[in-house]
Amino acid sequence: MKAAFAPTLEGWYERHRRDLPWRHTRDPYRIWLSEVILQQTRVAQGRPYYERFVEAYPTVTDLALADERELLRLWQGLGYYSRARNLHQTARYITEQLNAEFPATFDGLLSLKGIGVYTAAAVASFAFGERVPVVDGNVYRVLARVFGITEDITTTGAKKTFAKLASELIQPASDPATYNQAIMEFGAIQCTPVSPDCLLCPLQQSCNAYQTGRQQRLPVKAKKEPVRNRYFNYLVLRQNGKLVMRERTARDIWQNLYDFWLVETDEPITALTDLNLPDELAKLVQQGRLTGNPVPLTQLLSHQRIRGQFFLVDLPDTVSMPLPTGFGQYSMDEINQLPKPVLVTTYLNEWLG
DNA sequence: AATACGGGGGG
DNA sequence: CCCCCAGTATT
Repeated sequence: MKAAFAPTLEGWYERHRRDLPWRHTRDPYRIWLSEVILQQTRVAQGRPYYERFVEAYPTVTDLALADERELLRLWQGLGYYSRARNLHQTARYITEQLNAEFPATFDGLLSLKGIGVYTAAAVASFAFGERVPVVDGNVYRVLARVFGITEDITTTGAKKTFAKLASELIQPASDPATYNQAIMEFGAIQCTPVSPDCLLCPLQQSCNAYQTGRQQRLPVKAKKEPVRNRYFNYLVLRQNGKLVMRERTARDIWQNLYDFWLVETDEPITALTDLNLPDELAKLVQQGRLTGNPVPLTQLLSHQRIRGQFFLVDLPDTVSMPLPTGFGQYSMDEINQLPKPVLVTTYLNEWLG
């Protein structure tokens, strides 16, 4: 299967490749320039920038001598402006320290500022013909699908898996540069992130994802939802050994589990009086007394960090309890039978067990 | 290992 | 409108 992979891809490339300006040169400067512009950027957006840059700075020395403000102005709208600054810095370094001569190897290129593994491989292969695989987002996607790799591509382990596979796949290629172009172009045009054109795909028969109907699911990518901090301030009302609890019904975490009266805040609070309680409840609390210090407990979810704080308030047996809707009084035996968030269970076990 | 860096395209 | 996009440097 691996032996048939590269020839098929290259055949496809021959028929479908787009005519792009940086594909007409082997000048490492222009290839480098195009690759940096194309980092995190779609071809349609980057192309006019490439043409303007080549026009304004035809050689690495021209770029080295460029006025930084003018360079940044040309870059305007592309984003990630450190790319432009690194471009400038590296152009000066090459001009001044390397006699305007580009390093001709992957390792030499990798040592330059703004050139990482992907760009070093691209320039080494496209400009110098080095047999080193490019591994960009397109390649992750194509390989994940064709070989049915389900590793999360954002992990270090997966990066090694893909790099190793890519390295094996490029070995039999008759022309490493064309192979690299082919697999990236294939990812960009045929094996697209959304609605890949599987019905007309030359790899259909050998594609693991297509054969198992998983092309929409691959590659696996962890969502990078930022961890949200939430502060759950719980009022734990106790009377006659019973606790006031309710079932969580909102469209939120812990649906259908039981917890206490909850006051959620965006920032930590320290005192019981910081809890914004409805009048009825506040009156009730006034008749009782806070037992011990508030108990802080944290629970880490995949995308939320819940910082719980439990305020235990004991009420005299004599006061009657007009409870808010949905709340009830539960004995410890009953509570044991209720489904509860780990955070609540931990609190109960450690402080009320 | 996690985070910051920008803007555009697509559903 | 929100979701997605995946290279490099820095912490």
